[in-house]
Amino acid sequence: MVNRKEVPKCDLIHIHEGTVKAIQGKLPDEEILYDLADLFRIFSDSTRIKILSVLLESEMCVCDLACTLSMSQSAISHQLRTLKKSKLVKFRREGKSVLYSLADSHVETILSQGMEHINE
Amino acid sequence: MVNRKEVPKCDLIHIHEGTVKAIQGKLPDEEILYDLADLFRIFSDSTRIKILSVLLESEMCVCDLACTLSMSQSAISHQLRTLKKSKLVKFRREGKSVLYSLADSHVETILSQGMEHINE
DNA sequence: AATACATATGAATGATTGTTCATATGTTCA
DNA sequence: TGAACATATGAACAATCATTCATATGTATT
Repeated sequence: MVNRKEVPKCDLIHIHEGTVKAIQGKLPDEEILYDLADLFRIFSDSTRIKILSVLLESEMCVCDLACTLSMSQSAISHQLRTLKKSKLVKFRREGKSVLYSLADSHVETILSQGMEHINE
Repeated sequence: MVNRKEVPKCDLIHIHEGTVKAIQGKLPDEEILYDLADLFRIFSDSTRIKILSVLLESEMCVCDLACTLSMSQSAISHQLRTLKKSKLVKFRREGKSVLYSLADSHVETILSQGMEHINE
């Protein structure tokens, strides 16, 4: 019989408790896992994916992004705000326009790995 | 003045229309971008991220996953269903248990790229 | 066959989120 | 300074989704 004193939420334990604890010890901190989920949530919307795909090709202002994607300026701006918050895009002002571009190369890697997965 | 006949949804065009069209031509098909967003939506929930992180370490049955993550069997099972649908995990029966494991190596790459991004 | 164990699933609910609409902020040019 | 342009933002609404609860399905053991 397995000692279940220290893992009370599980009725049945196949691996022994030591193994459960070893794996729990190997897991990244819960906070990091939340941050990871938050990051991927940014990629989980098709509008944001489209914006990132466009920026992969070229720096662009809000209006042209809206134009290219046939969406409202407001919708694009709201999504750019989200992308800014998570540091996936950066921006610079140029006259009346604000030009957005990708913040770092992880975006490309993450997108291309996703592509590889769905192409299987 | 820029000819705006063919891109009617945009009031102002800074790049010329040809460039907009060139970029639109370079973008992956809209369907693929939707699939990409759908894939990343799977990674956007902390429960699923936790499950994937555990499976990165070891194949495991539903009950032990629930135990390791201190969550209900039902919640874990529902999420495994989602993960199965998107082919991120595979499974095999062994007696009464069903053992889950990662389906391919993209999961690890995607997770580690995400980690790199948030560690900057 | 009956019981206990392990997992799966349908319905319901609370919470989150993307878009729209209206409007505010910031910039340029006359 | 005023007008037009470009972007940002707050509130509201519709839609999506993760969990819970109850229960069904599938497997092993006696």
